[in-house]
Amino acid sequence: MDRTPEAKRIAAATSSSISSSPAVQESPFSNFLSNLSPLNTATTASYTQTLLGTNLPTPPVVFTSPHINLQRETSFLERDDIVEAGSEVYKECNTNIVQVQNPSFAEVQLCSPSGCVDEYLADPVEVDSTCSADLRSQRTNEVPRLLHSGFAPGKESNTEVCDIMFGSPENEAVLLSDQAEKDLPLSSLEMSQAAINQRDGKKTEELSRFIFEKVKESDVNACLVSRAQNCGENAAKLQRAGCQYDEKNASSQSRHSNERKKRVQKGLVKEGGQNERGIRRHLQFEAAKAYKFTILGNSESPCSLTHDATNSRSPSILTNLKSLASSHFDNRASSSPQDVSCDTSQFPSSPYESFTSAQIGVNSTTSAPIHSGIGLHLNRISRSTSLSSDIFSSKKSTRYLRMPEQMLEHGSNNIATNSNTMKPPCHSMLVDQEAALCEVGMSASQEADEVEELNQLSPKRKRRKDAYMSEGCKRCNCRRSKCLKLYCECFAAGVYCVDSCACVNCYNKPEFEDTVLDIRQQIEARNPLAFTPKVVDNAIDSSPNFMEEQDLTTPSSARHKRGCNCKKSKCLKRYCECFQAKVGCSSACRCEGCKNTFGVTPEPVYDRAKRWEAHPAEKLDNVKGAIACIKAPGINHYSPTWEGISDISKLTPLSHPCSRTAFSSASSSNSAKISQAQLPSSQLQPSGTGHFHWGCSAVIVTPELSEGKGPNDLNSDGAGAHYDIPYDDTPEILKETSNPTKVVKASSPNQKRVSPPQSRSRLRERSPTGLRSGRKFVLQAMPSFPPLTPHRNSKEGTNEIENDDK
DNA sequence: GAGTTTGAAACT
DNA sequence: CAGTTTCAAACTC
Repeated sequence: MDRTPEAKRIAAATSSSISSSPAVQESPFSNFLSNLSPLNTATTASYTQTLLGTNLPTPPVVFTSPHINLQRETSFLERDDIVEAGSEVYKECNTNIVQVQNPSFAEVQLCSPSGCVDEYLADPVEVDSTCSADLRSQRTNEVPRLLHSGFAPGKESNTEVCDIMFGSPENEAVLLSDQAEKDLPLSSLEMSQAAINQRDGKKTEELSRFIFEKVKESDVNACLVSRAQNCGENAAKLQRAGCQYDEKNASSQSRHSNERKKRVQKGLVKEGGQNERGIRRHLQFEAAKAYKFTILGNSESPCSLTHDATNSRSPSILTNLKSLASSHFDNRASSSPQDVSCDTSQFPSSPYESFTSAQIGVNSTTSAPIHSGIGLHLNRISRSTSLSSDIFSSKKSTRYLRMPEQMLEHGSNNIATNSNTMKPPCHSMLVDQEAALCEVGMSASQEADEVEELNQLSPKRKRRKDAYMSEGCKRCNCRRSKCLKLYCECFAAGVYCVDSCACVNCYNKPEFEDTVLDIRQQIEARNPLAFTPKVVDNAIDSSPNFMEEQDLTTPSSARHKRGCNCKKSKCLKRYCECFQAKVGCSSACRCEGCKNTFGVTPEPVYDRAKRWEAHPAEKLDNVKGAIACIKAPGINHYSPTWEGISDISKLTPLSHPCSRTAFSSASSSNSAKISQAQLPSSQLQPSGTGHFHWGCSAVIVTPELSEGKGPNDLNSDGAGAHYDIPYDDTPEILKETSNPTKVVKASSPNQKRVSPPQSRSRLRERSPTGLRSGRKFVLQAMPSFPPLTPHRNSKEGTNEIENDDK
C-alpha cells in the first residue's frame, strides 16, 4: 500500500502498541489486528491515499440531509471493488485501523467508521440535522480520547480504540446478554433494538460489537454477515469516498471535471488523473441510502443484521470474507458457460448480491462460484422479488459499479441457489436492501429461461451468446462515443468499461471518473431518467395490490418504462428493448406490428389515465368495444361497486390466462392494441356511453381494458378498485353521461412519448376545481398510485388541464 | 468477419 | 417537437 511514512510509522507504532497491550491482545479485535497482513496492494493504494487524506469515513453530508440531489446520487463503484471485496475489505479494515490510529482530529471527527455506523443507524429524521450534529459531537468527544490515550505507543488505549469502534464492554454486556440465542431472526431483532437504542443516544458501536460477537457464534451468521460485509464495506468505501466528495465536490471537482470534460470532448485527454476520486465518492450516496434503508426499513430482518454487521468491521467477518473471497477465485474456473450470466439486462446484477451469494454458497459447502455481479444494470431493480417503495424511491440513483474481471465470471446457477436459499426472509430483505445499492438477482425461472434460450440458439448464435455470457457482463464495442454516451451499454448501465471491452478511445474508466460523472450529469440534466432502470415493475408503479394480481399479468410483471419504438422487428428481436429485457410491450410502447412473445405487460392505471386523457377521443372505438363488453350478456351486473369493472377486466385478454398468448401474439402496438375495439360498434349504446365518461375511463374503463393492456390494474374480484378509488361514491360518476364531443383520431396515443417530468402534486394543484365528477374522480383516484416517473405525472397534468378545458 | 439492419440516442 | 443523423448492438450472410 502506498502509505505515507507517517502513516506507516503510526501503523507500526500502533501495531506495537496493540501487541504490547495484554488486555487488547485478548480481544478479538486485537487478534484480528495482529493477524492483519501488510497493506500493500495496488488496488487499495489510491484508496488508501484518499483515506489518508481524509482519514476516516465521514458521516456523509449527503446522507444526513434529506435534500439529496438525486441526480448527484449517481454512484460509481469500480468493478474491481466488488470482487475485491473479500481481500480489499480486509485491507480496508487495516486501513481503517491505521487511520483510527493516525488520528487527525478533524478528520476522525468526520470520518470515524463508527460514525458511519451511527449515521446509518440514525433515524432519518434525526439524521437530517440533529443526529448529524450529535454524531459529530460524539466523534469530537471520542476522538480526543484516541488522540490522548489511544494511539501513542505503549499506552493502554487500544482497549478504548476497540471500545470506540465496537462499543464499550458495558454496552457489549447489554447486547450480548442474550447470546445464547443464536438464531438470526432473533439477532436481527436485537439488532433492531440496538438500532433503536442507538437512536436513543447509545453508541452504535455496541451494535457493531454485538454483531461481531454474534458472528463468531455461528458460521451461518458469519456467512450472512460476510455477505453483508461486502455490501457494507463497499458502502463504507463509498462513504469514505463521500468524505472527499463532500469536501471536494462543490468547487474543485466541478472545475476539474469541467476542464477535463472539455478536454475529453476535444479528444485531448490522454491519461487518467491520478487524483480523481469521483466514482466511489458518488457511490457513497447509495451506500448511505442503502444503509438508511437497511436500518430504517429492515432492521427487523436478519439481513439487517448482516448489513449492520458490515459496519462493525468484525475481524471474524473479515477473516471469513477473506476465505470466501479466495474460495471464489478458486471456483471461478469451474464456472460453466451456461452458468455464466452476462446479459446485464437479464441477470441479476448486484455485485453485492453476487459476491455475497457466492459467499453463501461457499459457506454452504457448495463452493458455488460467485455469480456474475454485473450489478450494473439497474433495470432489474424494480423487478426485485420483494419490491418496495423504498427501492423505488431510490431507483433514480444510478450506480457506477466497477467489477473486476474475476467477478464477472460466475455461474448463475448460483443465483438460483441463492435465490432459493436466501429467499425467506433474508433474501428478500437483502434484495430490498441491496437493491438500493445494487441490482437484484434474477429468479431461478429467469435463469432457466436464459439457459433454455441459449440451448435453443443455433450453434453459431450459441457460440456468440456463449462468448458474450462467458465474459460475465456487458462488453461494449464503442468506437466513436468514447463510451460516454448512452450508446455505450456499459456507460448506460452505469458501469465502467473493462479491459475486455472492445471500445476505442474509451473514457468510461475510473481514471476519467470525473469526466464520466460530468457527462453523466449532463445526460441526466437532459433526461433525469436516462440512467434509471429501463424496466420497471408494475408492482411498484401500478396497483398497490399488484401481488394479488400477478397471476393475471404477463409472465413478467415488468415492463419497459419508456416502451419500445420498433418498426420492423415486431418486437421479436433484441433490437426491441422490451424483448431484450424479456418483458412484454406495454402501452408505453409505440411499436408497430408488435408480436412480443413476452406478452403485453399490463399498463398501470397512471399510464392509462395519462394516455387516455391525452387522447380521449382516439379510442372511441375502444370505448365502444368496452361498452359492448359491459353490455354483453353475463356481465351486465356491472355496478357502481366496480364489479362490472372487474368483469370488464376479465374480458380482456391478459386477464384471461388462455387468451393472453393469443392476444399478445396477435397484438401489435397499434392494431392489436385496438383489436378489442373491433367489437361491433352497433353494440354501442349511446346511453351507455355515459358509463364511460372519459374521465372515469382513465381509471376504470379505459380503452386499454379492451386492449388487454391493463386489466390487472383492476383487480378481477373488484378488490383492487378499492385501491383505485379512494371514494366509494365515485363509481357513480361512471354513470354520468360522457362528453359526446370526442374527435376520433387515427393514431395511437402510444405513438407519442411521454412528456417531461411534472409532479403529481402540481397536477392536482392545477386541476383541483371545476372538474366534472368524472374528472374529479380521476384525480382522486390517481394518488393511490405513486407515479413511476415524472413523465407520467407530467402527462397527466397536461392532460388533465387539457381535458378540463374540454 | 464483413456487411446490413435496427432502433435508441443524439442532434438539428 | 419533429425530423435527421449518429451510433452501436443485433443480425445476416
